[in-house]
Amino acid sequence: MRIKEFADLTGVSVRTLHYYDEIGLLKPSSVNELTGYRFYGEDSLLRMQEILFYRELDFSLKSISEIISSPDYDKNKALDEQKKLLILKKERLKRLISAIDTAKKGENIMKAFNNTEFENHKTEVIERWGNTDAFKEYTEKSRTYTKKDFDSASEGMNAIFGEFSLVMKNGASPESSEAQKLVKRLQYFITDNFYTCTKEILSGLGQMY
Amino acid sequence: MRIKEFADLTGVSVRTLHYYDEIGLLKPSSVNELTGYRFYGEDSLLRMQEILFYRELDFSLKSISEIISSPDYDKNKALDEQKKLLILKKERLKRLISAIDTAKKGENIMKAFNNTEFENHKTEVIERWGNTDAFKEYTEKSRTYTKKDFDSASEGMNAIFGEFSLVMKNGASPESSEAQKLVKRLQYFITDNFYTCTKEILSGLGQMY
DNA sequence: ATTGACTCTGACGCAGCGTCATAATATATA
DNA sequence: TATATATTATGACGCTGCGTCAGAGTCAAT
Repeated sequence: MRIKEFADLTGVSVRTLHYYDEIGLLKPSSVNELTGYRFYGEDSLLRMQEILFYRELDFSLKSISEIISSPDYDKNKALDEQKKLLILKKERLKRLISAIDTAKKGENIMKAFNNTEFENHKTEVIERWGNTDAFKEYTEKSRTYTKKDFDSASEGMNAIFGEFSLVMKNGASPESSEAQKLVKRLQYFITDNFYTCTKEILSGLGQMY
Repeated sequence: MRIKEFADLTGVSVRTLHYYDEIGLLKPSSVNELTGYRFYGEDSLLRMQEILFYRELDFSLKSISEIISSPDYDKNKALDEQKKLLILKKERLKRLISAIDTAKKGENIMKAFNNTEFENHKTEVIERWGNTDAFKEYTEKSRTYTKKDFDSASEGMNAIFGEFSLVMKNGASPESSEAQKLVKRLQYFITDNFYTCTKEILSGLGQMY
């Protein structure tokens, strides 16, 4: 199909497709030698779907290019990073919204502005935002560590779950000290490997067993 | 005061002040005729505070200019408008964040299911998971976890582990379909709630059970 | 008089296209 | 078949809010 049909189909502008071709993000399936007309096919459509998906998630076109071009790119980690960024943005917006309320209440502008919490958060956000390079560096580094983490983490999980099932099979109750020990070890393990696991969850587990 | 002192005081760059002068947003109190040096005074400071306030709220510099330049501009209305915008942005971010969760869940599940290699590892207990420092660090990081997440997450963990222990107590083997189901649910749960859980760990779990 | 810290005015660069401008090409109609 | 209309191409400037040079002048201290 020609460019306009493809543009209408995918919901982007012709200019956008020109641009994506220009930066090498999405090249047409073929180009007419004489006229220079671009033709897009099924493959273009699939690639475009992926591009649009990541674009919706506010990935930069450069990042999208990296993600869908290189097969060994860790998409999950990229998504994690992006999610963190989005959460920070969302938190910031929350702050700003309440700041507006504060301002409208007729309070002193300076008061809202000097709010230490607000300031702290701002610097925090700035730190996280100004890190496009840091982000790249991190993803680079994390890629090399992935294998190592994988080995130790899966080994650890295997170990704990294996013991757990052995203990249970031998007739121990969940309240037994054996089971409790294992749950604690699982807590530590989760803490170590899934650090977003909250202390509340852990205490909930502790109460349970 | 001269430009650098003013810049340091207000926390913006010299370039920014040049730019604000250029677009007429914030002109210096006076300019040395001979040298062209800009001088900023108290009035500049006040105006700058207001500028920074609205800038924090994501107003465009053009809007800020209109707001603080024209006295009959309805500031309250502008704030309301901006608040609506920010809320929309926030809602959008929320949707994107959950979209990431969905996407990641899909990928993880696929990864886990696609891993047909069944490898029974000899389980060995590694004591170093019980690292106390890591635990402390983690509790620091997890402070921002919301109450709601806490409730649902700990509840879910409790439910799954409770079922797990019940099944085991009734003499089921770890290879039984009962246990396998639970492990799968745990995978979903972890994927859902501990988003840093890596796909490698999940596939490790999948291998185990 | 020299040094070093500031300051000035351009001017280019960034992302992700929108928006002309100009020219060629494809398709439908009179 | 001539013509009108729709679509295509390339190229270039514009937009936001500055960052980041470059080249040159200024100020205060040694």
